[in-house]
Amino acid sequence: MQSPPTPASDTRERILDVAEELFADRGFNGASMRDIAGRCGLGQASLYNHFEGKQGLYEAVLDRGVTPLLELMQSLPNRDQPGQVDAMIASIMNHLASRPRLPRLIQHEAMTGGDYLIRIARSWIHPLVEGGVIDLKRDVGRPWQEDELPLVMLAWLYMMFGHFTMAPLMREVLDHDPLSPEGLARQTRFFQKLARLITAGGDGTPASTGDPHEDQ
Amino acid sequence: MQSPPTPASDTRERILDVAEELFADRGFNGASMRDIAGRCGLGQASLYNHFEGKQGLYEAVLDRGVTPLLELMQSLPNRDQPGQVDAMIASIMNHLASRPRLPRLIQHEAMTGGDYLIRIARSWIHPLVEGGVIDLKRDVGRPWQEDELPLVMLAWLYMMFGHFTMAPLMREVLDHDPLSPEGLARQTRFFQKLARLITAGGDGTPASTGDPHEDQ
Amino acid sequence: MQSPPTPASDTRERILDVAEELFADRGFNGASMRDIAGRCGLGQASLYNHFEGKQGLYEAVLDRGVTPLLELMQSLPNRDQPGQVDAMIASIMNHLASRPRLPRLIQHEAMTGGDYLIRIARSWIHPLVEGGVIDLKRDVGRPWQEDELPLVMLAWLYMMFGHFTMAPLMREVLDHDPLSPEGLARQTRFFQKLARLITAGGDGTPASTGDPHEDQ
Amino acid sequence: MQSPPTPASDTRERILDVAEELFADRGFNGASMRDIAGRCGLGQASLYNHFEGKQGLYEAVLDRGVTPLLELMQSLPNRDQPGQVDAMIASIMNHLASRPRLPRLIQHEAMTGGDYLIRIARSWIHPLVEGGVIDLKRDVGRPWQEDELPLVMLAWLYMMFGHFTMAPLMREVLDHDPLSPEGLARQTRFFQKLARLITAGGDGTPASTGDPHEDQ
DNA sequence: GATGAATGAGGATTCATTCAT
DNA sequence: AATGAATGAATCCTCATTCAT
Repeated sequence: MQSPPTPASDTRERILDVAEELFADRGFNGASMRDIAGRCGLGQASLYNHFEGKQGLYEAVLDRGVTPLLELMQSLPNRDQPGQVDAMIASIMNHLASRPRLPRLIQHEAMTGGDYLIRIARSWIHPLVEGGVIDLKRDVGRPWQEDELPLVMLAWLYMMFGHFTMAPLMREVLDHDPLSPEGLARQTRFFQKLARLITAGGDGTPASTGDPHEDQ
Repeated sequence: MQSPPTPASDTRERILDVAEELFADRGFNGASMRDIAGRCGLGQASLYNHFEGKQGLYEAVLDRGVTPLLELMQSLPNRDQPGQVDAMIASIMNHLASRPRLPRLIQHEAMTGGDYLIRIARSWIHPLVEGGVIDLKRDVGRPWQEDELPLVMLAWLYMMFGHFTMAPLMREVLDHDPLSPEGLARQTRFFQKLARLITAGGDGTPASTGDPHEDQ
Repeated sequence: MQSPPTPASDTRERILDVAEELFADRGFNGASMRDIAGRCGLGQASLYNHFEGKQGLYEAVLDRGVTPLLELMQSLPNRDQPGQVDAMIASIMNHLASRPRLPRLIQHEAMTGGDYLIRIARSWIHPLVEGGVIDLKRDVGRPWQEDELPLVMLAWLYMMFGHFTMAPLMREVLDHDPLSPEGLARQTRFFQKLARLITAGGDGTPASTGDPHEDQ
Repeated sequence: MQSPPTPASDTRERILDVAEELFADRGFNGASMRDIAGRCGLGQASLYNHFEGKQGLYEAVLDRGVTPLLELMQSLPNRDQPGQVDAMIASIMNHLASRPRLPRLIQHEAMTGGDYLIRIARSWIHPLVEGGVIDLKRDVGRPWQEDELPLVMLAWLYMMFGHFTMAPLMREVLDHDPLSPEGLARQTRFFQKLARLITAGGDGTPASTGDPHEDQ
């Protein structure tokens, strides 16, 4: 297709892109190696020059998506300024906006009890949820008791992921696209307002750096 | 409902049970007619005596699960008592607790942009979200403006569904089962407390009938 | 193909026949399920209604061939009459003549160190060779010491098998077919004469029931 | 033979070694170019710098093995001394012992009716068996009539080959390795003793140069 | 209503081979 | 001489479905 025969590991990235899309849209079982290869302009057999097999490709896709997300979430609590929560929310939303299929990938895997997530989630969800990673006690803690904080964190996770995982349905059902720039900005603002309520007597005044695109 | 439980529809129900489990666990493409038949103690061919085919069986499973959920949600706003929100939350949680695979079924379908959900969601999500079905304006409305109410509703939907759809993963990762009676009761109490915060300056006092099992 | 749709497990036997032929001719890896199905007048998928897979079919073919051979060899020493050895040789040769592909099957398996043979050979070769099954001590023993008897037995095994396994080559190279009735009769007579030499001072006089076709 | 062992033909020889092993272990169809290349520490494509293709490599392996065997067998009858048979047996056994996979290669090919062997066997087996190559009439002939001599020769071929082709199985089943130095020496002694019986009323006294390692 | 058997289509993967580098 | 990448064909096997019994 291209005049210069694709500069080496470019193909690998192209495969990952296509696979990410199909795995997110149809799940592991619904995406076929034939379709993935076809959309890459490759023969099926060529995929095996770059990945060990379907499972290997799948895990490579997950790795490429999950690793940056993990790094982002681990880097978050370092921001110890006022407006921390607003910035965190914007940061996460922007990250997911730039990889809008990632939540679907993770959700697929989570629902099937896939081994991959279980393997890495122990080092991800557990600290996140148990309060070790994000020290919300000062900001969030007032209305919540210590043992409720994991539920707060999961609720945030579910809300944010839900916005992305349900987007294909909502796009059809509502009169706007949740993943359009406007939809994302609106949702980010909503989450920031919500955060003020959840973390106690907020009043709805935006704190500081909540611009939905500052972080990408 | 029937006085003598016909063996005929008994088989049908057994198939639906098994299919619901497998479709929820593995999605439409990951569940095979062979596995479904096998777990029913039937030959593959027998499934076709009860359903039109895989798609038909799938939609029957969805129908059986979605219809009562819709009815429940449409019946909710009729409860116009104080403590309405607590009771609504308990009611929904109890319903889902009795059909814990239903959120996974719906989520699978929502993520793949399946036609089925789109078809029925127009009559479900739309009113729910647009404020026609649940008149939250009085209870919920104070901190929220009219056009934010859909986002509030969806946030609730995502949080509640998330608790069930993520359960297979969290069961492995956390140190408790989110779908155990204790896990569900805890989560229900959490949601009720959260509702008080979201719907304005609640103080955490349980309003009235929040028992997680009253409705089942 | 047939007007009456093949009486049940007739198909299974037909598959075994075809598979035996192809496995013997080409080995496990050289025989394809497609070819087997094709020669049966079946689609590939149909084979899996009767056998677990290629390996299962292969082992069924081996079982069907090896079991009667084992039974024959275990029944041999019961013949405790004069002319025992001649009759034994004729008996084995006739058995193999009726299943001329069996030695090739076994030889293929033996050369690849296949698990199947190793599994069953422990109960077959070992006693045969260690003198437990066939008590040749009286007949054969004179020129041979006790610890040489296993080698005698194996030599017989190799000679007899060789006649059948090398037949496809020899048929092309020699001017007669080793597996034709005449070829088999001639070979049987040769083996009987040879036996008299090996078991000591025979003179070549045929002892008794050496007719190559009496046993089949 | 070459003074500086060219790295070029070194690679070629290494490929031949590996291919011989895999072809012998698994047959032509069971050995893959990938495995051969892998065990050589080469990429698949590199094999094609040295051989025309799989078939070419296969025939090169056969050639390298069969040619010396043919030469050995043609050189045998020149030894016209007493004890000729003992020496011949030791010579053949020693040759095969130094290339223990050769009989398996030949047997694979013989059983599948491969063209290669048929092509060369006409000039090999035929004379061998028809008495042209090895003039056994004087030594062997006494108890055997002229037209039985081919069968005698083939019996020897089958016994000797069998010892090597069945070794992978027997190694697992018996309590010793037929191809170990002791196993080979024992088998050679056995064959020599057997020869004395077959060629008429021998008494077991070793004639002359039967040392199993003199020839290698 | 239940099912064994059959099947065309499609599943993932491996095959031997080629070619530009 | 070596190879990474590509590939069409073929591998074994599973899929959902049908149909006669």
